[in-house]
Amino acid sequence: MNAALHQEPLTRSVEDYLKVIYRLSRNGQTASTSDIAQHLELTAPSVSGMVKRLSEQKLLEHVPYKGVVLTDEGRRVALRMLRRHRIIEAYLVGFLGYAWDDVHQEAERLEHAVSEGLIGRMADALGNPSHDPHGDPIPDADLFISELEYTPLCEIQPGELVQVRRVDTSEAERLRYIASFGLLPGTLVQLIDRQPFQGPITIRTGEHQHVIGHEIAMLLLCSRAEGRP
Amino acid sequence: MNAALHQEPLTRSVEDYLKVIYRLSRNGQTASTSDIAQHLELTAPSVSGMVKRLSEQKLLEHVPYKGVVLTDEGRRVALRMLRRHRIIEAYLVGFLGYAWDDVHQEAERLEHAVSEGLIGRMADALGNPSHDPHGDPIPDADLFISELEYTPLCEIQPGELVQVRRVDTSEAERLRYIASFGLLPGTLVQLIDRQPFQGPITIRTGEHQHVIGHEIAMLLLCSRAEGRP
DNA sequence: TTACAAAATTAGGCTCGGCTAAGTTTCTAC
DNA sequence: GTAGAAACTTAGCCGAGCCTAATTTTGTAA
Repeated sequence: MNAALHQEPLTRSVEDYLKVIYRLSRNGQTASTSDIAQHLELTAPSVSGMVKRLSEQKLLEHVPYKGVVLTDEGRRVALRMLRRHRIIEAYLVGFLGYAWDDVHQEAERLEHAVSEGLIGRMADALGNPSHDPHGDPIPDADLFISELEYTPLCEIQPGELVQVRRVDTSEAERLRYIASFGLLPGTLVQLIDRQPFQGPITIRTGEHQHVIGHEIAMLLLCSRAEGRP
Repeated sequence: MNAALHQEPLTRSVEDYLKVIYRLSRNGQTASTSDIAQHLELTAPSVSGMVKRLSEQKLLEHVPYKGVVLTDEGRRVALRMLRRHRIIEAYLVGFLGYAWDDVHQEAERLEHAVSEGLIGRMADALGNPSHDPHGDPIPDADLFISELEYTPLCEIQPGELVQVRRVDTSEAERLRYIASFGLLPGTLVQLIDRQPFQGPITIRTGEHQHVIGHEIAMLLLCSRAEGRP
């Protein structure tokens, strides 16, 4: 009721800042200037400047030398972008023949240009999905998002049977590599062996057995599964 | 082969200027500063400034106090935008349930954000159409466009049988009004009566007879038709 | 032809969102 | 506790793209 009052349209830059800050502070931490700068590929002074402006617009709160946290309004914007991004990704994969490793860039630009109405139509066409092709949860039209806690594959004990739920990267090369093992969200995986010191991890999916590195295993967020692989 | 060399990404503003200049100079005229300003809803000095920059970028040629004409490169950009805009409109109407009077705004923003690849996929999904929902020709992937000369309905003689080919407006209200008479591209229309001094025009489409004003009749671009209404 | 109006440009200023260089503050290690 | 490193902010600059006000050029009409 009171959220739609001040509607100066936000710039692409502002939307990108808020998205990154949301991601960095999701775990309850504050987001640091240098982290924001790194993720946006900007210099720290640029971030300092923008943070000041966003703080004046009441989109975030800034404690100098400490970090920033989004306000409710800022979080709302970030969640709107998240919803747009993920629905666009799902739509491109579902209706326009895109591969899951190929949608990120496209969505990254489109999310700033689509209207709320178009997002609604895409979501309807998809049957209002709760997750995008990478398993990331999609905020609903009221921006409610259900972030479940999953366990990275690299922390699963040998013998355990798990289901891949999310693949936590948007890098095309990694996504392609992961897809080449069939490790899409939904896949059942049994952990066979795990070497110490970030060592290789042996898994079984269906008939096949694979050895993957620690770095990749970190990206595969899993839940304990019932049933057989 | 040699067109893809200098690829500084163009800004949204630049793309909009080139689109408008293309439209204004399509008839072989030069585009005037004030016409450009009016169509972009900017002031004349703003246009003067941008024209200088575009001229330095070799996207157009400017004769001070006379007007501007696009270079081949500038025309290429404009045609690319035209293709994007019209394919997006066709896709929104064809696949996402948009009404033809409702797609312009959406396309106006999306055209700056879509990749060439996405446009190709949309075009493929549509079967590479030659015209958009308003009957406007869509440049093909090589940016070839076939602009046929049509006659506005207001210049048709009584008794003549014509076919509506293009509806030359993007204003939603006018489009809805025109659609309410069923005057979509493809419709056969017989001209019954035409009053002088920009007076009303009586037409018959199928069983129905309508009287429309001169202003609307100007927007209905027609070709002489064979067959019966 | 000349005077005035219309059109276009130049001058100068503003915001946004980047940058580098130069301080400040905070953290860490001894 | 203090020195140095790391993180952050401030100062000051820049270009894009808009603006208003002032000036110049062009077109027109007496």
